[in-house]
Amino acid sequence: MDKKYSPSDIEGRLYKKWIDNRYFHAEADAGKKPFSIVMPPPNVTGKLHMGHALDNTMQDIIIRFKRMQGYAAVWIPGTDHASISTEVKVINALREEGIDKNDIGREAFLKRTWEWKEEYGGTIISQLKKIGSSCDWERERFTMDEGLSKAVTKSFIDMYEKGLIYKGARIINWCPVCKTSISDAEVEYAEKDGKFYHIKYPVTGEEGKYVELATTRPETMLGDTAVAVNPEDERYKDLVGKTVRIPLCNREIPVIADEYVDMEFGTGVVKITPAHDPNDFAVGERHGLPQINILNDDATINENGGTYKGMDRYEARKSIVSDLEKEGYLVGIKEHVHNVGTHDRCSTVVEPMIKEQWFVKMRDLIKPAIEGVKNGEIRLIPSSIEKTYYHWTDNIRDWCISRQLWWGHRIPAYYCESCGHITVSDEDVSKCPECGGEVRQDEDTLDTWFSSALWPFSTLGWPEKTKDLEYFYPTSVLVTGYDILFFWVIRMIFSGYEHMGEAPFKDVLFHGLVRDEKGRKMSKSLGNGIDPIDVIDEYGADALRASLISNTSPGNDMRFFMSRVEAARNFANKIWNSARFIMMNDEGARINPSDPMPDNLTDADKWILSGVNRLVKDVTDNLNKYELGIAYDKVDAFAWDEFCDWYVEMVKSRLYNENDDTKDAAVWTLKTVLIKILKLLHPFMPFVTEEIYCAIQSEEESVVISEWPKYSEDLNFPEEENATRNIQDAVKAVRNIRAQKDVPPSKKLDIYVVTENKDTLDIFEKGKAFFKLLSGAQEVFIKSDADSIPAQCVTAVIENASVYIPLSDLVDIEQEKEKLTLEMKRLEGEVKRCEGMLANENFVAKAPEAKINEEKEKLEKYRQMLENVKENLSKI
RNA sequence: GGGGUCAUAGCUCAGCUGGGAGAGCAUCUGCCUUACAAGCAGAGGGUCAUAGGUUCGAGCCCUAUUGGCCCCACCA
Repeated sequence: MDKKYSPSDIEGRLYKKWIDNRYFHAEADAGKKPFSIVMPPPNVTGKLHMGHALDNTMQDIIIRFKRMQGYAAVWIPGTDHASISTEVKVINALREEGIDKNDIGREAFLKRTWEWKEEYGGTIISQLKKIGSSCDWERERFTMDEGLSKAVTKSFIDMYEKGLIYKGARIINWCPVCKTSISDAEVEYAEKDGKFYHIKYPVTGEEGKYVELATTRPETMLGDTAVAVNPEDERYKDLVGKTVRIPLCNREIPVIADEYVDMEFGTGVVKITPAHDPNDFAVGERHGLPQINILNDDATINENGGTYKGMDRYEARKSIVSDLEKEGYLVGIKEHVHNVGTHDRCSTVVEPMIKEQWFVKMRDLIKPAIEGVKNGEIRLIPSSIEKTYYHWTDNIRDWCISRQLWWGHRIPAYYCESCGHITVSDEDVSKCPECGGEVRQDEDTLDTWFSSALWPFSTLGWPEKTKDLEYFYPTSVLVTGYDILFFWVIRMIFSGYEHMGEAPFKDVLFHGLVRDEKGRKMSKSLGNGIDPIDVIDEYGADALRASLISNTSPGNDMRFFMSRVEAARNFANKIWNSARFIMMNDEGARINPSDPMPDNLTDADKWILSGVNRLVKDVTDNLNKYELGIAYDKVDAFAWDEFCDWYVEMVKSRLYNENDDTKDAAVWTLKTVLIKILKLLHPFMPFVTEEIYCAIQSEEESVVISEWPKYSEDLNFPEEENATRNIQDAVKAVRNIRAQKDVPPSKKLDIYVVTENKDTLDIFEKGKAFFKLLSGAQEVFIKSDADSIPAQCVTAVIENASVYIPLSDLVDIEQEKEKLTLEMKRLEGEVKRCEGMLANENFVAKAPEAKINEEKEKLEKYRQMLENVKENLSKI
């Protein structure tokens, strides 16, 4: 071990060691319990961001913990999936070369995308490795490889045959820039300033009579096929059944009555455009209205728009408004803020359109997914997510899965040119099985999330019945951000039930978003993103990981502070130095952790052993409950405050004393405790713990594959813990006096400890050496009465004892009196509080016995201390 | 409109099934004490948003209110 802790020097080397030794590889093993995680598929062509880093760290902590606990724990990566963003990137790259994707055709486009992926591919994996990801990269699968394509096709065909997938003309969200349909979940609503156009439609055959209505999208009037009013609306009752004329295009359309219309809103009259509005579509279906599509795929007006044909939707809007005004049909324009649906990938305003698309019928599919969470087969953590989950599942609509893209799984449906029969098959179909006619395959590909939904089993080999699938499915836990609940989590759940007959995972651990210091989302446009790799280069992966976990809780957003990374790095450094200290005191590495427990352990040794034993229990419990932040913080606090700041200081008196026969016991304890700390800390800080572990002991080759420490009743030493705490209190009392009186540590003092209690006297006799060292004493006198101590002392009262320091020149009688009086009042208050509680009949009757006993003990302690304070006060 | 969530020290946040308020950073005071100045010792700082309720006991549970964030739906 180097003198200086330098993460950059150790991290790469250790990762290579782990990979070379295949520590991350787990096989199906009858003797071991399985534990599996499927990793969310990050985009190979993308760049690692803090969200990935957080995902990855949490997963890695869990998987390392489980491996050390003896599970066959596997963490299966997927590295990429079909996605609109990849396609858009390639389209843009081609565009820069002056090429349109349609010019080169599908084959060439896909080839180009693959090449491009080769170029950038692996970027994100190498970055994840830098974080310390113990993912089993050998199992790496790419969604669009042959095997997984098979899974996607199989899933599609199975569901098609069951009638769960159908093709139909429905209203869908259309992105005019990406030129593809998108699902409801991909639409993001943004508040935008818009205008409310009030227009009047003339009533047919009644000169001068109009109905007034309002719209935010006047261009859609070209596709109007009705005007609707509420059936209860007295104002318009006589109009129902008549017709009105659409201005500008002079088409006659009926006035219908439908509950959908809100009488209170606007004029109570709504124009109905079934082809371009989901609600209007529904109204149109109820009333058998024709659907007139007025838009091309690029959102220009098509031939149904008459003179407006060829104009962009917004151009047409302007033009129509000015024409309406010219012809006197425009009543007015009002400013209106409304929510506009945009595509989450490109922020283009989506247009609802009627298109022939493939859909997944959700009504029955979602039922087991609801049931699975309700009956606890699947646990969502934190549980508050459940409400959001049910809200979505209860209002589910059919899922549009076809995309007009090329980079994805092509839909395995073939249409017969002559008889129109649809064949769905996993083999290339060349002739129509019905009539032998020519067939052509559907041009569309499947939604990204259709294949991602299959990950928990497709990455394990489904539809083949592999060993892995049998052993590792259902997987154990899914770790992901809450923002992806609808896209991915829910779809994995119903897909798992549908294809495997079982939930895809048992637990879902959600984390929040990582924000910048000001609480803003990290984004490219704001330029406030922090590159995890830069952080690692500066502070190390261990520090980054710990900073993402420390002081956080599941499901809540967190802000990223460099100062936290620094704090974590400092902690790693602290551990590093404590290890160096131990090694310096164990020349020739004589002591091994597997050596039997020495029989001459001191109270201090037992105190720290007892403490680390309890820590093992706590941290294991916390990790089992996915309380990662709490677990880490406990290890941090124990290692730094208890182990480094107290225990290491306590043993120095023994280590520096040649004649002390408990020296080996101290080294044994130091090693034993540090090794336990290293193991508990390893999931959080894999690199630094590995480096130290290998340096400090030679019995095992790696902490990665070492055994997780176990809690043991035999290592509980409550009496020794109390004894040690007693001396610590005395040390603190002396330090306090020093600070108050401005006595520097270099000035050695005579210190008297006076106790009437035989046990306490014994405790201090045994702990005299380290008490002397830690309090900076010249000499420590332990007395059973205060008779022989010098006059003119500064005093302090601790449990069962008083501390006296002769500081004749510094003693200020008045100050002493004041101090003791204050202490007396405090203790009187404590006594009163305890007495009050114990005098409360309800408390004594209803509180648990342990709590009552605790209060009784406290009362006794405070009474005794109070007595001491009073006595000291009386002597002044 | 529906739902969720948060409100705790100057800042950012923890606080597990209700049993005497914690961390990191920042501030102040001493220390280069032979593992560590990326450190050590000490200190200050909180009517846990407000008002009720349940309970022997509430930061935690319930109700209402106020303010912030998020999600869903979307009245054309």
